[in-house]
Amino acid sequence: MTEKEKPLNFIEHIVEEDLLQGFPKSQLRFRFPPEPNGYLHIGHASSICLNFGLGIRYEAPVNLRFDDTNPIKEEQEFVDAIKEDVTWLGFTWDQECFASDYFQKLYDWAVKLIKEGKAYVDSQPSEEIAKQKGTPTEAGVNSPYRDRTVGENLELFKKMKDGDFPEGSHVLRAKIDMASPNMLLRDPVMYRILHRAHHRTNTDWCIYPLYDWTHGESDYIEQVSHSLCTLEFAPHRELYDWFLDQVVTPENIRPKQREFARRNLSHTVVSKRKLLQLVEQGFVQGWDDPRMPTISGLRRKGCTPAALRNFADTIGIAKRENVVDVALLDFHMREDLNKMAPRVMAVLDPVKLTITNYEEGKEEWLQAENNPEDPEAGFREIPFSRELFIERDDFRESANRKFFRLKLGGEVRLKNAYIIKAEEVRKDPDGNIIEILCTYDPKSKSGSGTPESLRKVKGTLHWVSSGHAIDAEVRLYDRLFSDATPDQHQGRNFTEFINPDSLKVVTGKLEPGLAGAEPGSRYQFQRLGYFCVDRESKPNHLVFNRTVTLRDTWSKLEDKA
RNA sequence: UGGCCUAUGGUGUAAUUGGCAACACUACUGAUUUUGGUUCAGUCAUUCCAGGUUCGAGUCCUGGUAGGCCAACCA
Repeated sequence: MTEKEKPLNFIEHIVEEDLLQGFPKSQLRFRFPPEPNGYLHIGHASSICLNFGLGIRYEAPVNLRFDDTNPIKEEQEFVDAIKEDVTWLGFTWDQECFASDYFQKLYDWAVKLIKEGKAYVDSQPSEEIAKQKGTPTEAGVNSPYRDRTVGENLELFKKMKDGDFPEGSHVLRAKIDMASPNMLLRDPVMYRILHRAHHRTNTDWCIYPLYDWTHGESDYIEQVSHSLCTLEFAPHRELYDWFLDQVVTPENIRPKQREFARRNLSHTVVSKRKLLQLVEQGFVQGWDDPRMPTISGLRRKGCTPAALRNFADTIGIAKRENVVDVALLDFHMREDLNKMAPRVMAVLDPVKLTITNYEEGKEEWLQAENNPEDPEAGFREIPFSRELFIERDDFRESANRKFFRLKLGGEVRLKNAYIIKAEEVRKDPDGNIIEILCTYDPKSKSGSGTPESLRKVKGTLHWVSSGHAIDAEVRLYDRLFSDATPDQHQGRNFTEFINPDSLKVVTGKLEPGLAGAEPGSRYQFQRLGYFCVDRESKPNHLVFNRTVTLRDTWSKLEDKA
């Protein structure tokens, strides 16, 4: 909020220019206008950060407005979910508004348009109206009802409102220009008949205003100064302005629509239709599945609000098409989590390791730093004993010198504990390693200050004491799609690119202090990644979700070899 | 035979509005490190093309090219 040096995006340049032209800063007002017909996703997060970010920068109010003009799709459940998501992101709206609160006002204005000869009731079926629209290169033709008298229009519109007609029998249209090069100006429909209950107005209305007629007028009612939307609405601007022309008075603020490009994220899809398909066809387990790009999914995965905000801030806002690399989101998650997540040890693919020269039955509680990035985080105690688990990946019978981990005859440090040396392996009849036998250097205890403890060994491994470790279900999430742009391949369905390994569930061995971990809390499993406790987690059955792995230069080296 | 929008490293955004193409991520080097994490240092660009104006062009002009959006009683 204090970064004055950050360059302005093009929207901010527009605002600055308006201010320069004398627009009073105190009259600046923005809005975030979702339709409550589904869950918010990362694209919305960008828009939220844009609008609320503008509010913060210019100390201007930002309304949360629900664009609820289509009772067929909208539900209270979504209103609640959207409010939760915006709040979670850390923003506070000024007024909570609903387009449905303006139904009467909109109706009155429609009557005014009819009286001025600028709107008429059309009584043709929608297919007929569509046919008369023409094409982008050919003019449309006028409706036979276009010249109805004002009196007739007034009467019909009233009857539409009173419920005298069935759905589809009549619509109210603006009388603009059937030959306009902009298709949207060819007498756009303003109202349709819908005998449907609305989640807020119930059955008070049976005619519902359409987007174009509603949006600009709502901005005007709320005195929004800058109305920002995505690029596909650019052609709507001319109509937005036409509708505004009909009602604006000079003493009020005239809202200004400007368009920006929606942000696309690699390795995912964001269209509501496609997300719905993922849910309905069982590719994921719900709208808040941690693999979903929904805000609720990201939250459940363990993403932090700050990470999402910083991400939105970094990618900025512009007008060109884009596909933002999801690696950037990963970066911001790691950046935030690195500062705040307590370190713990967890072994997700355990193999038994026995320290043969460590006294049987003995246990030691060792000091472990909670977060090297945060000295305030302090220390905790973890149990050490003769029998441990380490990661199967961390041992090889033999390996070259690039392999910093444990190999036969080699030494390695156990994090916060001792230096050990692998002496021998035991295998099952199939040749699988079932136990690694080691010896330890009793004088090498971490933090003891002895010369032995100060010895440099190349590798440090995480571990847990097998007798003390607790089990947890650990859900290892990976990108949902193996392709960067799954929905941009001609003739191929995006579901073909689903990553079959997007979820792996394992039983991990965790240090015992994690027994009481609360849902939502986040940790770094050292050397593995960031994890958070899932909302389904119970004290007798812990569940962790992997938020993001640590950066891993070793696996890259391995891949190259 | 239309209207509108866009074009800057692998990715996303900048460029005091005509003055040394910058920042972040990724990738790759190297240093540090009791996390192969973190941190630090470094490497990676004929600004879509072709002309033009100018002492000077990513920015202005002309002409191309490529991509996106628009014909729902959805938003």
